[in-house]
Amino acid sequence: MSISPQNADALAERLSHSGLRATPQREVVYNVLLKKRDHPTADEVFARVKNELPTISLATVYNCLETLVQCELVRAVNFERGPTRYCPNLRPHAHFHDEHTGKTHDIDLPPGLLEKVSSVLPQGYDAKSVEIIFRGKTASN
Amino acid sequence: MSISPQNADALAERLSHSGLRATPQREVVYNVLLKKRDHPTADEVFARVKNELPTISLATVYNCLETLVQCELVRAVNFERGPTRYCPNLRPHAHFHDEHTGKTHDIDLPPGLLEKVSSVLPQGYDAKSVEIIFRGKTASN
DNA sequence: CTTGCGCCTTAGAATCATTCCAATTTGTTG
DNA sequence: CAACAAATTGGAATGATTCTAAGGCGCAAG
Ligand SMILES: [Mn+2]
Ligand SMILES: [Mn+2]
Ligand SMILES: [Zn+2]
Ligand SMILES: [Zn+2]
Repeated sequence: MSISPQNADALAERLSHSGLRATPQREVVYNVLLKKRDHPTADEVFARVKNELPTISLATVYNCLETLVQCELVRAVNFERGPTRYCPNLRPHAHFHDEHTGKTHDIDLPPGLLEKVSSVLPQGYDAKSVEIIFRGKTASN
Repeated sequence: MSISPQNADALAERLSHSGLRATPQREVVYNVLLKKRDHPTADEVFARVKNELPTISLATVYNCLETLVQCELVRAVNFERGPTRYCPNLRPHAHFHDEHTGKTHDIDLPPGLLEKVSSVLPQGYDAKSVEIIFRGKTASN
C-alpha cells in the first residue's frame, strides 16, 4: 500500500522545492488523498492514515494537509460551514455538492471556461483563482 | 435610522408567508444588512444592531440571520474557514475576495452566465444553485 | 563518525464560531 | 383576560482548528 513512485517523486520534488522534507507522515497523508478522492475532512484523513501509521497525531495530519496545500498539491475546499475538505485533483474543475448524499463530486471543466467566467470581472479586478460550486441532486437519488 | 417602508414590507411579507413574525430584532438585523453591504459576520452584525437594540443577544442575531436565510432574503456565504458572512444582494452575482484587504465585493453577472456555466454539468447532475468565487487583488492596492 | 541545529511530530490546552438549552418574554387567539 | 405558541435571552456545550511546549530526527560542518 505504498505510494506509487511518480507520486512519491512529485511529492518529494515539490517539498524540497520549498525547502521542506519528505517525511513518512506527509507521504502517507498525500497517498491517502490520492487513493480515495472523496474530499475527506481532516478527521477522515486521520482515520485512514492511522491504518498505516497508527501513532500519527491529528495535529500532524493538519500540519501535513496545510503543507500539501502550500505546495499546491492539494486544494482545501470550503463550501459550507463545517470542516474543510481536501482535494488532490489538480485539473481545473468545479465541485458539485449533492444535498441528498452529502457527497462532493469533481466536475471537469472544458478549456477556456474559467477564462470566460473571469471575463465578467470589471476593470481593476485581477483574479488569481476562480472557484465554481454547484449544489443540487444527482440522478442516483 | 428605521427600515424603509418597502423593505419593511418585503420582510414582513416574506416572514408571514412562512408563518413567522416580523419582530423588531428581525427588522433591525435585516436593515443593518441592507444598509452596509460589506458581507459582515454575525459578530459584526451583532455590533451594528446593538446601536439600535442595545439588549439584543448574539444568539438572537444568529437566529434572525438564519431566519432571513430561510426566507431567501439573505444569502449565507462561506468561501474559507472562518465565520459565515451574510449578503442581502438577491441579484445573480459572484463574489470577489480581495486577498489584500480581506474585503468581499459583489460582481454582477450578465444574464445567462449561470446557465452557461451550468451547462458543463454531465447528464444526471441537477444543480439548484451555482456559486462563483474569485480570489485576487484589486487595482486599488 | 559525532555534534549542532533546525525541521517535524506529538499530546494536550486554548480558541473561536456556532449551536443548544432552559428560562423568560411577547404576541395572538379564543 | 387566559392560554398557548413563537421568539428572545444568557450561558453552557460543541466541534473544528490552531497554538504551545517538549522531544525526536536528519543532515551538514567539523
Ligand atoms: Mn477537517
Ligand atoms: Mn459569523
Ligand atoms: Zn475536487
Ligand atoms: Zn454578495
